[in-house]
Formats: sequence, C-alpha cells, structure tokens
Amino acid sequence: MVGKREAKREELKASLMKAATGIMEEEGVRALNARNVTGIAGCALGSLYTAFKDLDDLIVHVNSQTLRALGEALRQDVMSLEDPVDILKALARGYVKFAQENFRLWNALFEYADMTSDVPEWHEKEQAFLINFIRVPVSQLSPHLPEEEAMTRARTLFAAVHGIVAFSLQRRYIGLGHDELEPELIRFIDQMLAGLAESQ
Amino acid sequence: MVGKREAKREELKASLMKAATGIMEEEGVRALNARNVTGIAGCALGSLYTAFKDLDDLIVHVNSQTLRALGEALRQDVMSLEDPVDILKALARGYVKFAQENFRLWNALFEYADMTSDVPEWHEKEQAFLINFIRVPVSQLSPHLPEEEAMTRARTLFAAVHGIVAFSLQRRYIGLGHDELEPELIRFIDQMLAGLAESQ
DNA sequence: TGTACATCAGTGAACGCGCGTTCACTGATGTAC
DNA sequence: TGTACATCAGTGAACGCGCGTTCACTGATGTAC
Repeated sequence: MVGKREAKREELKASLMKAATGIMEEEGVRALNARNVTGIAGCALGSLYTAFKDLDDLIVHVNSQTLRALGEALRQDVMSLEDPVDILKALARGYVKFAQENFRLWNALFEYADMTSDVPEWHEKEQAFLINFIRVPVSQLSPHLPEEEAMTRARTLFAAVHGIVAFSLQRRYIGLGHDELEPELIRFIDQMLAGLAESQ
Repeated sequence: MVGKREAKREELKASLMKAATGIMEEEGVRALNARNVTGIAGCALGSLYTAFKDLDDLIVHVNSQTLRALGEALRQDVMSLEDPVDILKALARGYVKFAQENFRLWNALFEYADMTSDVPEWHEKEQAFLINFIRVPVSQLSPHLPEEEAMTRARTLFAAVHGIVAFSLQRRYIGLGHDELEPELIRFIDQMLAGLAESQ
C-alpha cells in the first residue's frame, strides 16, 4: 500500500498549483515567490522542492494549465462551425475573451518566456499545438498552399492578432477602451480576409 | 564660472548612458545593474544617483535615445516618398530593419514597460508621437475617416506589425528564419491594403 | 493482527547571493575680498 | 592675482532587504516477519 504517500504527494502538488494560480491571477507572475506560494498552500518552504523541481517548474505547470484552458475554450467556440471564415472570427473573439477574463494568467504565458532562458520542450510543444486551430481554416481558405506555408500564414495571423490584443489589454493603447477591442479586431480580420480573397 | 561643474556633470551622464547602452546592447536590459554600469562608466557606485534619479531613470533615458534613433531611421526611409502605400511598406521594412539591427535595445523598449509600473509621462509622449508616421498615410488612404478613428487604425496596424516582428525576432516563431520575416511582413501589409481597397 | 525496523516526504531555520540605495566623508570647484 | 572660506559633486563602504535553494532532522507511512 504505497498509495497513501502518492496521494499526499498529489495533494501537495495540487495545493501548490492552486496557490500559485491564485497569486498569478491576482498579482501576476512577478509577485509569485517561494514563500508566499508555500504560505498560501499551507506547507513548508522546503516542500516546494519535493513537489516541483524548482519555482520555475511550478510556473511552467501553471502556464501549461492555462494553455490547456485556452485550448478548451477555443475548441468550444469553434466546435459547431464549418465555414473557415466563421472559424477564424470565432477564434479571434474567443482569444480576446479568454485574454480579458484571464488577463494575468494569459499575460504570464508571455511574460514568463521573457523572464527565463529555457522553457522546457514539452511546454513549447503545447504552445505549438494550439496554432493548428488557425492552420486548418487557413488551409481551407487557400487550398493549394503547401502545408509549411499555411503554417507560416497561420503564425503570422496569430502574431498579428496577439499583438493587437496584447497592446490593448496591457494598456499600451491609450484611447482604445476594452469594449472597442473586439470590434476593432473583427474589423481587422475582415480586412485581412478581404485582402486574401482579393489576391486569389 | 559655474561651467566646469556642469560640464563634468554632463560628461558623467554621457559616460553612464554610453555604458548602459553598451550593456543593454550586448546582454539586454535585465543584465544592467548599478554596479556593472558604474564600473564600465568608470565612476563610483554612488555617482549614478547624482547623475540620475535612480537606475530606472537611466534605463528610461536609454530607451528614449533608442526611440529617437528609431524615429530618425523611419524619417529617412520615408522622406522621399509620396504614395501612402509606399510609405506604409517602407515603414514596415524600416521597422524590421531597426529591430533586427538593434535587437536588444529595441526589445528593451517593451521589456522595460513590463518590468516597471510607471513609465514617466514625457517618455510615453515620445512613444505616442511615433504613431503619427503611420497615421498620416492611413488617413490619406481613407480620407473620410475621422482623425480619432484613423488613429485607432494606425495603432492597430502598428500593434499587428509589431506582433509579427516581435514573435519572429524573439524566436517564438520556430521555423521562420530571419530572412523570411521581411517578405512575410510585406505580404501581410499587401493583404491588409488589398482588404482596405476592397472595403471602399 | 501485532511488533520492530526502514524509508523517505515534509519541515523550517539557515545559507548565500545579488541588488538598489544611502550617507558620512573628501577634495575639487566656485566665491568673496 | 592671491588667499581664505564655502559649497557640493563624487566616493565607496555599509545597510537592508528579498529571494531561491539547501539540508539535518523528525515523524508518518510502508515493509518484513
């Protein structure tokens, strides 16, 4: 009966994840440290290092959770849609909504990459996976595009959309209220897609 | 003859700026600290605080310098052009070029905003000023657009372009080589402009 | 089931480091006569 | 021009803090018989 130890271990991991998520939601990744996270989780300082490799490892796990939540939200938004144009718009709307509702967690996905030099490979793969949501409708809209090029277009589209969302939510956009972000983004997508239709 | 003191003061400021710029160019903002910058500038640790309010103030001054250099580069690129489409493309190309050639200084403009809570107002105004490079040709392309809306379009366009450039240069774009960035960006601008023409 | 021993997760005080900023001091610059 | 005094920029040792991580210890869990 080795089960009790393992159960406790999982419990500890879970409580640390929960505490970390809470701190990151309320004060951002930068506010997270070994003392406050173990304090809130209700365990000893040193326990962090029995449950996770180090503090960075804990952050990566929270980010992974966030990425999965984003993936799930986008999947829901797109599920019932067929038309690639509708899908791309729904993805944009879904992305804005997720970023607004989970601002600090979403922000942590990008802030963290700036803070550390090496993100583990498994986490990079999770990020890369999400791009497929965009690649599929992009390929449908440009059927004779080689897959690799479709991937590039998808990434460019994501980078552009992300740039617009990030600038707005991080308030580098003085004068664009949060209510205006979604319509402005949809206008942007419309313009992109009109330009795509034009060129074919 | 109060001039000698003032001259020395300016000299000190200049040598600190130079040292800070060097460190930021070679190792990024995050590597800058009070000890290495004063060490390289060849002055005492405490001198930093007679020349600048604090370390952040020094960083803001370097960023301001970078912003002015970017503005000057873009002005050169655009100077002889008349056609708004040509201007927008030249700006995009100029932006990529500047970001590539001054990667870490350019990056510091955005990393720093993430690091600190309050950027001084005068520096925010310098940032806002640059958006006019884009607003003018955007207004020319859509003459009946109210100025405020043209501003929004200009900001959206900048945010999108910046997103694409940032993702590529920060290597979040696995698989898009740096040589491919400029053509991909120009393709993007073409598509945007085709979409704009379409909608009018 | 009960007892004796082994293991190892959890503990938190302590380590060690990096860092921004301060402040009493001093020597160069400026002023008054 | 020269001298005596005043000012204040420059100095760098020291302060104080926050932080990630370690490690000797202990008590709960697991194993053997």
